Amino acid sequence: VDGYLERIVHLDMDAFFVEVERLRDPSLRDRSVVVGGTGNRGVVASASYEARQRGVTSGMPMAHARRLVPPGSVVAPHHAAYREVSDSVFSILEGFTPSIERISVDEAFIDIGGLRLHYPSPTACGEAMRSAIRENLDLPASVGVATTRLVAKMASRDAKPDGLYLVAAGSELDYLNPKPVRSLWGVGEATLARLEELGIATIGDIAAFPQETLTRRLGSALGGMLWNVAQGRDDPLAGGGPVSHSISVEETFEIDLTAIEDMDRELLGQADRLTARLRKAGFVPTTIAVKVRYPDFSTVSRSHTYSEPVASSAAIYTAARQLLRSTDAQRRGVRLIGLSGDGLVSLEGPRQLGLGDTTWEEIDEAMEGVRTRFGSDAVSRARLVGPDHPTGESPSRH
DNA sequence: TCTGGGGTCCTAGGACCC
DNA sequence: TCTGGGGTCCTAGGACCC
Repeated sequence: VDGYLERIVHLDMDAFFVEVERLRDPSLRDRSVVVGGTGNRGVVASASYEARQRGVTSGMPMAHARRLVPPGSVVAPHHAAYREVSDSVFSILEGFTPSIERISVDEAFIDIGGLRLHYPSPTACGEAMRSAIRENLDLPASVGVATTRLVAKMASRDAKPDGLYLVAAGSELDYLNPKPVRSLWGVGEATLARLEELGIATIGDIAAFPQETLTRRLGSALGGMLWNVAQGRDDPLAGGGPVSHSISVEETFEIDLTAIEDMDRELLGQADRLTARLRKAGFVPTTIAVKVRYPDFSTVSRSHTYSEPVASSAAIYTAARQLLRSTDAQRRGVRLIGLSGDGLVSLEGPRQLGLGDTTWEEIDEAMEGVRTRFGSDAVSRARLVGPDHPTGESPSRH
């Protein structure tokens, strides 16, 4: 079939968290809404277009955003609801084609090559997807259509809000050339500054720049990628989806922690949460890493790789305590502590059980069983409950 | 204004091996 | 006596994305 050259759709939900909150509470419609952490150290996760007009941007400290919007505009996030609605969106897309790559909770690439007999044009196909989401879920979505993932993703940005943008086959370079480098996937604040130093402002400027100088200044991977993209060659977004290499938890505290006992208790809770998530995903980590952010926001990490997977939450906690003590946490205090399991290996695969690990694994399994049947709050450690724990609830419940 | 949480990937130096 | 080159793993930090 002629004229069906643009077969990559990038579908991106508009202000997704905000729009889901509006489904939950219709009084939030047609006004400024900011979703994000409501504590004194929160940031904006999603802002309505009304709030954006007032200057609110994603990632902005909530303390700043609050001053830009009317009182009552800030809403705490409900991630479980976003996940549920996201699943509904993807069910709808599955109804069109199985060739879907889920990028995040609110984004997908869709290869519509197999739908050419069902829709007269790629544009008609993209509009059909937007309509299906609108009619079934009452949610706005924007769509970019192009020959490659990278260009389709940039096009969906141009389609917003609630629109569709097609970059016709053959016009990719004309589309890319005048765009600012910051709009390219992979160019953030730091790379933007370095490109500015080189006198590079647009993607066309990259295309005209000597490749060797670019890779020398930006590194071979990034420099090579950007140069190729600017020539209209490679697509850095092509290829398989992400594979899970690590699972992590972290927490920023409302008030900096200064006592090592409090930090240890935080690590203990994180070890339990991490273990539960690892277990659910069917992995066990070989490397344990602790992340610490000091009060001045400087951040360090310490990791250790073991000869055998670290199977139990008790072993993870023991490792984490040691790693924490190799930082300046006790002396300087911390605003954030994080814990991650890297070098994941499948729980199913053959592996050596450490002597003494077995009982702890059995305890973890038992705790998991209780949580599954009675809810995530049903069982915890004695050390995590009680009057001195920040999030501890009434002990009588336990 | 004062900076979340969960991830991936890259770089660079050092250790170690052949 | 002093020294190659390549490859892989580990660790730490940083950039970036949603």
